[in-house]
Amino acid sequence: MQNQTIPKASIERLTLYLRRLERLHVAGQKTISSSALGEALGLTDAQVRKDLTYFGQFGHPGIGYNIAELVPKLREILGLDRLWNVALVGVGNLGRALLHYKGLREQGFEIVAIFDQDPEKVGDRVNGLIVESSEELAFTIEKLDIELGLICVPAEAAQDVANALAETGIKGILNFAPFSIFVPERISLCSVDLALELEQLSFQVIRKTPNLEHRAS
Amino acid sequence: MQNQTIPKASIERLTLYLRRLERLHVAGQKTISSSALGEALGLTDAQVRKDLTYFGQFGHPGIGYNIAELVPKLREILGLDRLWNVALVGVGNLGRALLHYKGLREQGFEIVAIFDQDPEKVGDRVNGLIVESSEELAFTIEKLDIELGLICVPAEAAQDVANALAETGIKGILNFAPFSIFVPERISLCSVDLALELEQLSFQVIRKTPNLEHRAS
DNA sequence: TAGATTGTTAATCGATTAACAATC
DNA sequence: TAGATTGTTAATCGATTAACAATC
Repeated sequence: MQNQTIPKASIERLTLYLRRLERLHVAGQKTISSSALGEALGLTDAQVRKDLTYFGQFGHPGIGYNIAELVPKLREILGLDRLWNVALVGVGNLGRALLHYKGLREQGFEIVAIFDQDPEKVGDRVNGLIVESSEELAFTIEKLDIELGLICVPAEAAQDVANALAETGIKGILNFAPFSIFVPERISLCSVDLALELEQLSFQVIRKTPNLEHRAS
Repeated sequence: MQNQTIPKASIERLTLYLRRLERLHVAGQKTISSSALGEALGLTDAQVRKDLTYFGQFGHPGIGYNIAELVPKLREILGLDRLWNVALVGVGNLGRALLHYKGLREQGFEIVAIFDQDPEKVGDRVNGLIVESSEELAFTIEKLDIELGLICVPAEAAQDVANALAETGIKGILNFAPFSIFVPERISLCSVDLALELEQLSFQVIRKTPNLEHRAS
């Protein structure tokens, strides 16, 4: 299709649109206007239409968007019309939580192999999977056709794990470690940073209530 | 100070600067230039300087930034020079993982009360805390001087929990539920959305390798 | 038809980058 | 002094919003 640059923020909103539309679909609603969809998400109608037109013309003037029609289109655009095999590296608290988190599988992301550097953990069974040594990374990733990797190790180890993953055929990495890692151009990278978000929140709270007394460290 | 609007992205980078500087500080480094700091994080020198000058003049021309001097300034700006009492609502897998995650307390965020709607869970002890009924929210939040709340319930319940929190004196909410919630103006809101990030990643992977065969849903 | 709503262009707004005088 | 590096202005780039003809 066209080769405009699509704002990263538009893709994020695509996910929000899809979720909302899926709920409405289940609830039996047939169509929705850009303004109604935007309102549910705190966005403007123009924003919704603009985001969607990066990927095609899905709407019907005078009517709105056909929900049953749009849902599969968005799923396809986002790559959710397929199953992704995922590797998880770092079986600590966060790693375990992700292993138990059902939301991932529901969206088509299945953790099929787990790794840890700690010899104490290797061989343990967690949620039906056996913890493998990090040395097995390349072998298992190829064997199980794994395309995505989750980095759930401490900050100090994150870049090393990224490097190890980069030597395999992995295509995308989601980094949960509070550390800015670098990966080769060909690998996609996203990150989730819990502490960062809490810090954004504390900043916002302070700024909103500047009369809050707080002591110097 | 000045009343320019500070880009949200700048605040996020402030957190990254702080982390990096704290490591360098521990490692004994005394000063750093904007270009060196930027390089470590994949940013330009101009960006680093611009971000910092929203909050003051911290650098020394010809020398760079004094790390020991800048770290406490950033901690103060971000509100990390104090302790925050935090409530966690929803003691599922994700909630439990956050309870065990040491990174939060290290940054000054302490979970001091946990709530769940499920009568089966109320009274359970998790990581030293007793699960309280959601009805206790307002009472406990006031009693323990809690300012921040973490929403770790399923999407369906997220807005209800947000509403309940909004009736207490809570100042900020970090929402982990995959649902766009609304809160009153006076409450700050951030969110962490695991599934959304994975979906961004799958989108990116697909776009980078457009020859990837994938079947329709 | 009248009313609703799209897709798209142009206008606005905001964020990043380049450049450089001032400073150590 | 010469070299390094800041803070800041102006230029560029990118994203959002407003407006409206086209369409159902």
